[in-house]
Amino acid sequence: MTGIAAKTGRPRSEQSRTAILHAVDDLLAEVGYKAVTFKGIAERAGVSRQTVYRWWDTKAEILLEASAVDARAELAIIPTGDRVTDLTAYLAALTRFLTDSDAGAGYRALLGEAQHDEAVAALLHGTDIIGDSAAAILAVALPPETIEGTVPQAVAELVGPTFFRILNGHDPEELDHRAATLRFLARHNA
Amino acid sequence: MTGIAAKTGRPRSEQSRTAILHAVDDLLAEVGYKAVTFKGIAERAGVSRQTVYRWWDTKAEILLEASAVDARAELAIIPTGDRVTDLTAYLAALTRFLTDSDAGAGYRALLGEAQHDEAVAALLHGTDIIGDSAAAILAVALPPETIEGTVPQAVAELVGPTFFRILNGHDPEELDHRAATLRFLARHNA
Amino acid sequence: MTGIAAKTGRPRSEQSRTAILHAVDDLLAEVGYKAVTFKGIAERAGVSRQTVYRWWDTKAEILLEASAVDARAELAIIPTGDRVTDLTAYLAALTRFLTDSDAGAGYRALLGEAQHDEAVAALLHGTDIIGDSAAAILAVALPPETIEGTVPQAVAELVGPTFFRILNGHDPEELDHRAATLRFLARHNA
Amino acid sequence: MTGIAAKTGRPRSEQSRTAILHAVDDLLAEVGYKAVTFKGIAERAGVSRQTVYRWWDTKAEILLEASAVDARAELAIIPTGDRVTDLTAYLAALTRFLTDSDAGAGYRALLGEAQHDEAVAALLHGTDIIGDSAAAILAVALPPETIEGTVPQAVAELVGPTFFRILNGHDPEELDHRAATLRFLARHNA
DNA sequence: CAATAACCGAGACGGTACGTCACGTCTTAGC
DNA sequence: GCTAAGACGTGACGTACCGTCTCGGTTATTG
Repeated sequence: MTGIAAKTGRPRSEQSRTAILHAVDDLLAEVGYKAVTFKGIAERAGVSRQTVYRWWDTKAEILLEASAVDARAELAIIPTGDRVTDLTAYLAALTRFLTDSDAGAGYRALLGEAQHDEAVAALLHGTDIIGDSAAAILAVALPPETIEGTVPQAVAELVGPTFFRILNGHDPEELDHRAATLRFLARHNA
Repeated sequence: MTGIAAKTGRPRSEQSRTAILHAVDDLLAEVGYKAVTFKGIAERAGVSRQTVYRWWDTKAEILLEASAVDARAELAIIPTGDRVTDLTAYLAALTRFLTDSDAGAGYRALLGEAQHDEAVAALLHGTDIIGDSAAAILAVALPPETIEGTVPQAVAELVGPTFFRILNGHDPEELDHRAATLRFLARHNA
Repeated sequence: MTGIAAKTGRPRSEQSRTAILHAVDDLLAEVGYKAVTFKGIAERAGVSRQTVYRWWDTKAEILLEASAVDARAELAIIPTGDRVTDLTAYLAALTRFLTDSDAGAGYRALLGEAQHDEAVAALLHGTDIIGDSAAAILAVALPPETIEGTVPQAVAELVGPTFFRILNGHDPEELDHRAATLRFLARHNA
Repeated sequence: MTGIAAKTGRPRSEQSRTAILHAVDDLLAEVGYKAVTFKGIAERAGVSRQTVYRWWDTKAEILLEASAVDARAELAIIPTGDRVTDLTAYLAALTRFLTDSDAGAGYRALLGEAQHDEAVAALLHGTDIIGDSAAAILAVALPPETIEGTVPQAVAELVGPTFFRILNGHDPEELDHRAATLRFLARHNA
């Protein structure tokens, strides 16, 4: 768990904090998740290793803090009022997020770690970035009664196919987001 | 890449090979993927470290070799001829595989690594255990013309929702495989 | 070359340093030079391997640091004023040093390595333990003008015969240090 | 100890034997004693490692066999009848042997190993290349009665100073073999 | 306005796994 | 029965990062 600021004494250096978060972002993009180490982060940020350890327990926590804001922004769609357009745009945004974005790379790394690291899984629990964003777009795109009581299910059916194909290494170019949207709506509309 | 047996000299020890694969299986279940090391595998298998390095370059390769056979077996459904029954059984098997099975834990660990390790991603490319098993059950459950030309898509729509929910840590108890099957068929049947 | 203490950060542990030097001494006497390894030194000293590597590059450097002080002490003769007595005592001390002493075993091992290891030769260059001690005793035993300008030569003629016989495995019991001293003086006296 | 040829079966390959000895010579000159390994010798000689192990127990034995003949040749002086000339020539040959010659490098490496390896010391015992050659030249250069009963001593006084200086890394250019010869003779002549 | 308390950098510490190398032994097939 | 080939167990190599610790030095708040 992240360290807690004391009430007295020298205050935490905001400069060090942001330097560390930026260093993690940079390192993730440059050398990949596996090569992101506490040692490397500290050196890149121009900060002592102890300072990193003082405020974060795992590199997953740093990575989450470093990429969560960007991730939410990239998955937020401005609704147009047309459900086909909105859902199609969302699936396109999701695909870009998972394949091209730095924040998405962080998310995939964390999700990957969570598959075999209970601590990371616990950290991610209640931080369902994709699920939250999908629920948000569904709430404006569909009439409330349509998915009442089955939001997790509807979310899974919306994003699941895309999610599965990308995580299994399929070519994202092959995805037809509009067709997927229409098939999704075919079930929940009429 | 895995070493290649020479035509001359002392032949490879089959005993060592199976001891290593079993050791990986055991260690994965006992200490988790992160704590599986070449050193640990060798000691557990009663084999020299060099012998492990000689035949495999990464622990991902060993794990894949150790769990692929079991994985395929666990995802193979004996068709009854009733498509609802068969697809429902498949989704149940997939859920068990991903949540309870040792082979499934290996698969999830590999898939997780693949998200941030290009080498593992390459290794898994063309080894789509879930996709292959889903395609197989679809081939016997649906009339060929129904999914002609859209097999990857149909596969993704069948397994994607379940896959997404489990990998994101949702409770597998909440999944209703029969309902999911009916919704899937609703699109491809009539 | 030996590491250099930094001006900042945690200071070097003197306890570790002396533990390492003693461990080398002990190991050299117990298992011999060839079996002295960084790993063994670290374990014997109760120190991490990295700590040994941090401060020394080769085991020759550790050995030199561990035995140089003892070596000088064992080869230092307190002059009596009688040149025959002093030089005879020196040759006896040299013989004991080369055959019985732990420090002498270290010296012989280093000299041996220097014959086929350029790095060790360079390390020993300017650390002529025998030559220095011989020059010191000659300086007090002979009138300065006698060996003026030919010190290295005189040193070599004093210690060379003994040195040659011992390094070639001859029995040190056969050596007559008094007779050797008299023959040496016969040339430089009258 | 070297292996012993059997009376029956396939005879030992002379081709392999000489290939190994030449490989040792070459490797010693190219990469130095420390880097001479059984593995390296076998690969260089185009021979299996087992073949090397079958016939020699240690690399010291191979090296000795490979360089002893050359060593003796390089230290053999053709006497002219003039003792000053002969002994001076011998000391010059000894210096060249110890500093420039391949065989001499082998000798120095073996002598070095013998200082901290009992097995090598035992191997060299009774193979006193320098001592034998020095005794030979003394036998023809001095009247027999001069050194009667004190050959080892005379040998040590002849070669010891030169031996000491070279093994301790002194510059061989500084040696004046003629002057050393004259000082040596001054004691044993008149 | 000092004392205190927590921060910060630097870097050494004991660990542990890494991937490589050479060791000496063994087990094949071929000559 | 020698030979080439090469796998085997063993163990040291030198490196990297782990998480902890001990320094000297730097800010803020508090008495």
